[in-house]
Amino acid sequence: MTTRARREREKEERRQSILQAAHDVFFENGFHRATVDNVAERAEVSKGTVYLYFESKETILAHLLLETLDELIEELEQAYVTAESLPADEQLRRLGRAYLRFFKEEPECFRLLMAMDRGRFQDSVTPEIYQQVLSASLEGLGWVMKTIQQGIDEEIFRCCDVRLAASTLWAMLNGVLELMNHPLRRAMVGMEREALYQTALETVIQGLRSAPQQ
Amino acid sequence: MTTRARREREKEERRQSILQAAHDVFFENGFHRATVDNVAERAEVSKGTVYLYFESKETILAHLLLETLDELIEELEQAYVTAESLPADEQLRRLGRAYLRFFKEEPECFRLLMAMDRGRFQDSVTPEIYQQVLSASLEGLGWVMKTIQQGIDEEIFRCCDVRLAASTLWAMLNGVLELMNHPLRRAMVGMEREALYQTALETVIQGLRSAPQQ
DNA sequence: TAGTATAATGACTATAAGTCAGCTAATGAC
DNA sequence: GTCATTAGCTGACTTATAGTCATTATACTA
Repeated sequence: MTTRARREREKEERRQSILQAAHDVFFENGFHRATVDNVAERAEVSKGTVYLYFESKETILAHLLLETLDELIEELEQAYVTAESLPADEQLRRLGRAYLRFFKEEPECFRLLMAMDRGRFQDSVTPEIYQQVLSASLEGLGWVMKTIQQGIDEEIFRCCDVRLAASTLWAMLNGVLELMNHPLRRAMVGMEREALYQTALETVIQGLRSAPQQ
Repeated sequence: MTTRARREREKEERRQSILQAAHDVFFENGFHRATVDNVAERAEVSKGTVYLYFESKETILAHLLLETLDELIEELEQAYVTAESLPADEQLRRLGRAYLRFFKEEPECFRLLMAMDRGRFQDSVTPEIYQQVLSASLEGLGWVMKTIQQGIDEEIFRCCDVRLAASTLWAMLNGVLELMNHPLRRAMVGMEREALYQTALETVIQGLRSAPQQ
């Protein structure tokens, strides 16, 4: 029965085309300005069909972000693998720059990831997909942890808790990216985007090299 | 003509009572779940009256956040003045802890400040009030800059650009606070809130002590 | 070709922001 | 004290948009 298989494939194609339409619409005008009708129109289906494939506007976004996260994780893995023989601080620099490079392309995507992160969509999305987004970013964190561990082994870094250090680094870079993404505020602070990120990365790396206090 | 004055006062009182009601309603169930009808009901006025005093739901929030920011700036000033004679790194620690203390009370408030920061409300709020929020937080940044400058003068810190360093520190702490505010993600990372913040603060301070790279 | 199952539709409902024509009551001139 | 004026308040209404579901169309099978 080949029909079954074809149908399955067609269904998946439709799903993908809705996702693609959503990607365009969401990232063109921002998620909250985009309407599900817009998405339906772009995908050349009716609104009902959109809801046949996804349970809510937020769920569509969650799936988009999941795909993006997967790409990001790959990039991080790439960066890690390429830099594996370098000293850990340089490795960390590479990871950090890969992270920056990734989100410079689509700032809106970063913003939405952060928004989801903040739990803003927690009640309009199934726990499963929400979990998935969380564990995907945890996977990204894994590469940072690996690098920091290596730094500790090499006695380049002097922090006591790898997970703690990695989470902190990650969160701090997110904070800087957020500032960078805000044109008005950045103008007030009067900084170039790259300079801010660069400084943050170097400061944290230097911080990791030093002995922990407390 | 004493009537005029009294009227003015009454108007201001009503305005404040709407703000108070909005504070309660927004921070109880979260901004996006709260409705303007809820606010009106809580303030014991009609919805029309609310819109007589504020032009949009987001504007009410902006005014609330402005008041909060003013309090925060005072706290930071307090922390700065109290610690003025200490070495700059200890001063910075005090400032950082004051910042943490402030937002531990009302995480929802922090989240909303960040959301506004991100420009999510840019088109539902007059440029003036938006500007005000921005310059208020810039004022807070001032205390950090003062402290870092002092650290450079004392040769405790070795960064080249005060503004850059302060912005970075600020942004990074925001990133950590955001992570801390997310219960699910924090659970996955498996960290205590305080530990994360503490680590971030120490790491950055250590980073500032070290010579700049690049 | 008829019958069935699967997929798609769009008119409809629900909710919540924001508006405005009309109402109420305080004020002050006489 | 009375009444015209005005400032302030009201809530039914409009609009926008997420989400639903009875109906229709299409494709498959026998």
